[in-house]
Amino acid sequence: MIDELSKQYNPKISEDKWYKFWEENKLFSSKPSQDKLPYCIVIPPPNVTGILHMGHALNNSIQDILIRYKRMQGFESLWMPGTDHAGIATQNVVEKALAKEGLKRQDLGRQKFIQRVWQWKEQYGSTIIHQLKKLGASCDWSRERFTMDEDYSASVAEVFVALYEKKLIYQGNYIINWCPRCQTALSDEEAAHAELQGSLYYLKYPLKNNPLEFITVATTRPETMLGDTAVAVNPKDKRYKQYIGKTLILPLINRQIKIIADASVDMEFGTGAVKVTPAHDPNDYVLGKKHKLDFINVMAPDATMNDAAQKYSGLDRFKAREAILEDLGDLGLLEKINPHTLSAGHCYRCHTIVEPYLSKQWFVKMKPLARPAIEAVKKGKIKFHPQRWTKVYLNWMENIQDWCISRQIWWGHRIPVYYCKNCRQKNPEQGIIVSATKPDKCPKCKSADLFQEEDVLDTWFSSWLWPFATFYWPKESADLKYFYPTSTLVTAPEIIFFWVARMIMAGFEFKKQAPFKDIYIHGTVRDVEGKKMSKSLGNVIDPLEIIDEYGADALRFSLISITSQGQDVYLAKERFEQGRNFANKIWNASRFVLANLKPEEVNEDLCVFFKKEQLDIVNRWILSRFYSTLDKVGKELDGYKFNEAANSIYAFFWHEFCDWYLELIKPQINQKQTQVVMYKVLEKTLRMIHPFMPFITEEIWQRLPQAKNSIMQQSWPHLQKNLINIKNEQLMQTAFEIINTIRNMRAELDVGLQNRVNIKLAFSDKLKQESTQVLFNHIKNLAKIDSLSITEKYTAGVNEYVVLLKDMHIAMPLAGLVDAGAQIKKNQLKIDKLKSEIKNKEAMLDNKNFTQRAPKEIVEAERTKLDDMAGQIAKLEVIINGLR
RNA sequence: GGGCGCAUAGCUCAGUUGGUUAGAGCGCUACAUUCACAUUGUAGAGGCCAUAGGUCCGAGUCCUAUUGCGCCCACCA
Repeated sequence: MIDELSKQYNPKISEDKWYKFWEENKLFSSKPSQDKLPYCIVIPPPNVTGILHMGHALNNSIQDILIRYKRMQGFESLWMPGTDHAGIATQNVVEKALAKEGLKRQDLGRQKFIQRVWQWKEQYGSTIIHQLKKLGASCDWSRERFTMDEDYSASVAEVFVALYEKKLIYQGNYIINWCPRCQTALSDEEAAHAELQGSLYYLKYPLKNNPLEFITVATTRPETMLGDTAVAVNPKDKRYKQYIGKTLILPLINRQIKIIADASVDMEFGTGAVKVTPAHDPNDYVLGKKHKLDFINVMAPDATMNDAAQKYSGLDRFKAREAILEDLGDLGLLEKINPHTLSAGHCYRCHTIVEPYLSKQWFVKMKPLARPAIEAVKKGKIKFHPQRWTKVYLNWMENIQDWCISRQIWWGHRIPVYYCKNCRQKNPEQGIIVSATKPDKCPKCKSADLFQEEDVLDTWFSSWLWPFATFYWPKESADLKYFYPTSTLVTAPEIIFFWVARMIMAGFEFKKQAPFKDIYIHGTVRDVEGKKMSKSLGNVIDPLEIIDEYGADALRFSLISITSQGQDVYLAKERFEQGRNFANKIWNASRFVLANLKPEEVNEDLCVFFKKEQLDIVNRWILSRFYSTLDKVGKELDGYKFNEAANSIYAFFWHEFCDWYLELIKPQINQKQTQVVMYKVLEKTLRMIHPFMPFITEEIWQRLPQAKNSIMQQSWPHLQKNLINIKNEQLMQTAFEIINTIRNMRAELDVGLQNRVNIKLAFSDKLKQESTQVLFNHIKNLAKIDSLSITEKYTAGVNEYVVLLKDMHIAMPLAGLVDAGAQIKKNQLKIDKLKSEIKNKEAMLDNKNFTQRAPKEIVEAERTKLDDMAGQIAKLEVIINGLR
């Protein structure tokens, strides 16, 4: 069977097969268990519109590693999957599809449009789920949730009502970020600021009393001047003191506006006089409230000018800007235009420049919610990994602003607010009924003429409940009790504010407990030049293509091995070759072991076997190295150092198990002890690799003679510290150096294999004590030498070579085979270097500060190092003499 | 304007609380090749650890300043 295995690992044959096998055997499912501890991760729900990109691939690989690791460790391990309805994003996608039919959402009407979105969701919404499966994600798919599921929506409504009743939700007229294209309000986080090249326009406003005298104001958005209701100056500003309280004539509109004084005006900027447009600028809004100015809205929701803009009515905001500038120019009221870089908010979905816009919206009061969430992080109940994100989080939380949660779109959770027509006719501020379900009649006037709020909730208003709403909160289910609070959240830095912070707040508000204990923030995946990967830049590396070309295991392993501690990942496609090559190495090493395995020989428990059998040095060594690696990998995984864990595994498997161990045992492969150790180490290593590379490890696992079930059901290898032997490891390390030195020497001297070579080893005491005939044989074998002898002196006879330990790079061939002069010079340099180092070390060892403060092992190490160096000098001197 | 991060081999990056001779992958050079694997093996070259000070017996690692990048937040109209 083994012989049939191809020389190369073929992920295409394995991946879908084993994924199906796992799913069919329900190996991902998890439920409350009495004798196991829970370990739970909730997935950051990808948008239903999403397609898998490298960010997802990284994010979900990490989660899968954690989940599989914990599962093998014996935790009841649950990875809760699902998708997010992604209000604006999804609505945009469906609107685009409609546009192709020449339709707008208004043509369908609200109900039909929402039906269309659901249809779309049925058809395409699980794309990303299928892609996650390709990646190997071991989510419990039977629990898959969607933020618009019926009971999930019920949770959302519940939360709205609860917060409203606590007076933490209010409605009000404020300047919000308005996307004219999506025609909805956006939260501050959704309006990402970006620099753009604009101009600063200097406009002259004439005084009413003296039309020949002007106050010049500077603005970046001249079209808003139509809504100006004042000009403000700093009261300390001598230039304008005399004008305070006087009246200006607003050009084009001929409105009379006052000059007011306010300390918030920066005298340095522009002219020191600022036009005040309370309905179109957040600062001006504050000024307007403070000075009781009029609020004049000059724009329609689509950012065309409205009737208040008089002759400019109907023009788009930027067209209006041009027209106004032209008209002002004609009137001689445009003083100058200076280039000016400014930062403006852009809609995070369609990148349209957002307009600060006065409108009535719903808000959540955040300060009271933030308090326990700040506390929990400060007290370490919730930990960020890496730690530095703690500061970022706290900084935002301590300056938190109220959250605008209403959106003027159709796709989403409709706000559970009902209005009584009757009551509102009497008083527009009255007749508000907040209720999770539609009330029959107005509790006040008993009228049945009710209508629901048109707006829907911000997408994140449902996502922030994810850690418990997925368990059907507010029902107190057994699942919720068992799995909440969850264990770890794995996510990207850009959604700390959007999502992570708000989940923590919701957790404390509604569950009185933090939603998770650890937060692992990984880096952003960028291209080689450090740019964010995006479709428009065309620098995207598609994970599915990588899976197709290199395999999912290769993708996972490569991604993980370059993700250090939340640093951003600069990714080049070649990076995946490393993962593919590693998979292939695992494949071939396993193929070798299996081909040489006598299944009846390996039916032994390693511990029992180890006791009755005296293992030789090589077998002892690989066991020691395996357990050292296992220990290290475990610690690294527990500390969220995924790249280090991956690299530890890689180094062990490739450079120790394959490069040395499998080579060393070839002559003794039929030996009983070698059979047992070779098999056991491979088998345990596969288990250790499984969380990282699930498919290939399963494929090989299934071919092991003792294989039972799935590798997923195996336990994480038990750490046997008694088998770790550092001295043995060091000894072997020395042996490897000897072998390499000899090999190197042979190559340098161009000694053919048939030529007789005798090697004398000049040993340090340590090696002599521990050396065994077995080790000698290994050295002879691998270095292909005929005889090996020990000498105390550093001399060699004819046709013999001396290898000096602890100074491996000097091999001294006799009979003038190398340039003696160069060798002498080289060695003399080394002696000089060593001498100066010895001087330093001696000074150090004389210093009481060092000998008292430094750990004993280190002092000891320094001492032996000093001795070694002295010994080396002696050897080098002998060599130099020999060469002369 | 505030905050955070980064600067180590040609390239991309590791380097745990300061402590043996600063590492890996890729790339490069030479050699090897029926013996698990060319998606391979062995060896080699290549580092004033950004700069300048400081603390310490000892600094890539800690402190201060400087320079150059990157990111996040913020209402300079």
